[in-house]
Amino acid sequence: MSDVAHAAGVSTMTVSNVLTGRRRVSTQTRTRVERAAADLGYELNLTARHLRAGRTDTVALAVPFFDHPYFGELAARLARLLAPEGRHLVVEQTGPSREAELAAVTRARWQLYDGVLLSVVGMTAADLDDLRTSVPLVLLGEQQMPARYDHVRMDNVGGARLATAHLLATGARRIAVVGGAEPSADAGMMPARTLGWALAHEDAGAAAEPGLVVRAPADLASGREAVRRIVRDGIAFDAVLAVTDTLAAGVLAGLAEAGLRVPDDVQVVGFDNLASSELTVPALSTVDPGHEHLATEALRLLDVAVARGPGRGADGAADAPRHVTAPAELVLRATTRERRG
Amino acid sequence: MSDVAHAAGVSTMTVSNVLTGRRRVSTQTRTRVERAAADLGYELNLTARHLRAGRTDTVALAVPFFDHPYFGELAARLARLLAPEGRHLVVEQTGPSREAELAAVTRARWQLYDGVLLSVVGMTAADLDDLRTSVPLVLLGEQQMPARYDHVRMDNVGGARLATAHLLATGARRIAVVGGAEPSADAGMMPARTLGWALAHEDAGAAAEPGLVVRAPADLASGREAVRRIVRDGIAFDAVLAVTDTLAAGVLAGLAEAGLRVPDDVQVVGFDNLASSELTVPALSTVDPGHEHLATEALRLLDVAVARGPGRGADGAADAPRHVTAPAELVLRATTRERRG
DNA sequence: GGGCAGGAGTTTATCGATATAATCGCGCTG
DNA sequence: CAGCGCGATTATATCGATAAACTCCTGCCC
Repeated sequence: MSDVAHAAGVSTMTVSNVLTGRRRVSTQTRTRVERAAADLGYELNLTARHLRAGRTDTVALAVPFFDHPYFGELAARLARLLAPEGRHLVVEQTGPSREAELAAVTRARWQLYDGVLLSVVGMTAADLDDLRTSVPLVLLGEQQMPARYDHVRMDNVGGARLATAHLLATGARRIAVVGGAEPSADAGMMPARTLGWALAHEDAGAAAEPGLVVRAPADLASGREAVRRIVRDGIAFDAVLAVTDTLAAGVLAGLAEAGLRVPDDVQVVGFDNLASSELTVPALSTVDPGHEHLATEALRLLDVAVARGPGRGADGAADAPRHVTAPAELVLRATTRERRG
Repeated sequence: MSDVAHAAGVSTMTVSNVLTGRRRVSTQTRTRVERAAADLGYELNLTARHLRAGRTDTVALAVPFFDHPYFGELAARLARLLAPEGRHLVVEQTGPSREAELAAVTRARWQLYDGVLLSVVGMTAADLDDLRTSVPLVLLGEQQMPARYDHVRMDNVGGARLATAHLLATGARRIAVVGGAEPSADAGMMPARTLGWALAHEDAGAAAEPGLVVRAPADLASGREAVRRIVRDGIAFDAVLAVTDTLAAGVLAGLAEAGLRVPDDVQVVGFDNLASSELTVPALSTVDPGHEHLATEALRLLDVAVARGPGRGADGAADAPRHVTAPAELVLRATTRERRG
């Protein structure tokens, strides 16, 4: 910067003022400085600016996996919201296991950003309780989180309940939950969605049979595998609630393999409303967890946290953290039948 | 840091030495310092370190879209390769249009990283020619790039040729190219893959009919739309080469909609070998563009560029840039028939 | 003409860590 | 016992930008 200043015959401070536009500079010197900067191919050093000014105009999204479409879509949505304000999003990976996630979270890397949106999957509330960081933090969580963080969550229970209710209303009687778990409101995404399934049965006065809860890791191959298992075990079912769209895609593959027609023999509903779910065969009915709402709210909370300054994230003296739940919505496509009556 | 130093009764330099382990420190002082740091909840400031030491142990991957599975998978692969060395990957989005991509590229943001892997899509060689940056840069490109950059590319022409050859060998006679374009080796991904299609026909002494080149943007909905269009226009075809797996997924949906059986009536081959392609119905045959090879080579080139120091990226004095082409490979699944004989 | 307002530009200190050179002890040797 | 070597520790300068205070100057009002 001093080179540019020298070339333009001014002080570095003036160069800084020209480049950031923070203070008035006469048109004359401004053009001189701009010319000098262009001639020298000068580029502002963002690291130095960050150190001095404390601002990076960059928000990080920390996700457990890079290669899950859900996170890609989330990142794209956030980037689209930040771009008009001249801010940037970078995506970091926390790690595929709970241990890795924990290790990543402990890292000091987050100081590099104005704020961090942490998408939590494997970590428990207890893990997060230990977490100390001075960086403004907003959790994007599936589950219940320690109260002292700002937190935006999707309505897992409500969404699954909605979907299951629709299946029941269309005549389904034996609804398998692929990716299910022990029903619980605050033990993670799978238990929560399973709870929604159970509650919908209760609402309808129907029995939620535990034998229809099919455990499966949330990846592509498992959905197909789960169907194979149900069929092999001779368990009767006329509908599937897949706890993620990814699992649902596998389920559709498995059903096709087994010669079962969708939605005539078996109805299927997913959860997440991924972009790709519109193009499964048949097009997947699914639960939209309020993506847009979730993204805007997360950024709004983060902005507030950033505005009230860093270093207050962890200590009790900070303002009361906000908790927001995005409303889930049912998206009906071709893997479900029409509601009767 | 000086707080910690004070608490431990040593100088800041000693604290630094303890924390980085760069120099010997007596066990006694080391434990004192570690205790003090822990007590105060001290965290090293990476921004300051970066400014002084010039190293961040962070590599950026800049992609045009966050929400395309191809990039997610690429990021995951790179992160997996970097993790064991204690280095980090962050993903940035350059932008959805050529203009946005160009603007992002011009930004000074890249100084924040030790090096940048730039995944180029919309930009032309001419755009890149203007690009000045002092940061070590490796291009991950579909197409021909200015020679002065290190560059890892996939074999678009060869891969499409391979796939088309297989279709011809299994008896296909009218192979539509969905996402096709004017054949050309250096005008982008679509023209290159279309060229491979044309060359395979030439190899087999068959005619590559221009009427079978179906233009389509590379998104999910377009594949289905393309099939609708071909069918509506009454164009005869017995196979589809989709230039991306994403398009292929749409094509499968379109074929199902049209009542055409795969692979009996129409064979389909994609390109990219996305993880999700294994689970289409039927499972997609596709071209693997040498993902793993591509990722390792890109990092190897970047490491060399980083090692020979920054600031040499753009000027002619640097070592000769390397260009690597990853070998494409055909992955046969259920959307193609067996080769005859 | 004195004084004051305010625009344009400069000086100085600082953000937090680290490379480098200097310093301090202390044991050992000729 | 002077002097040397060497490991441990410290003082200082520095990375590059910017906030804040300060100087200078012009114009204008009373």
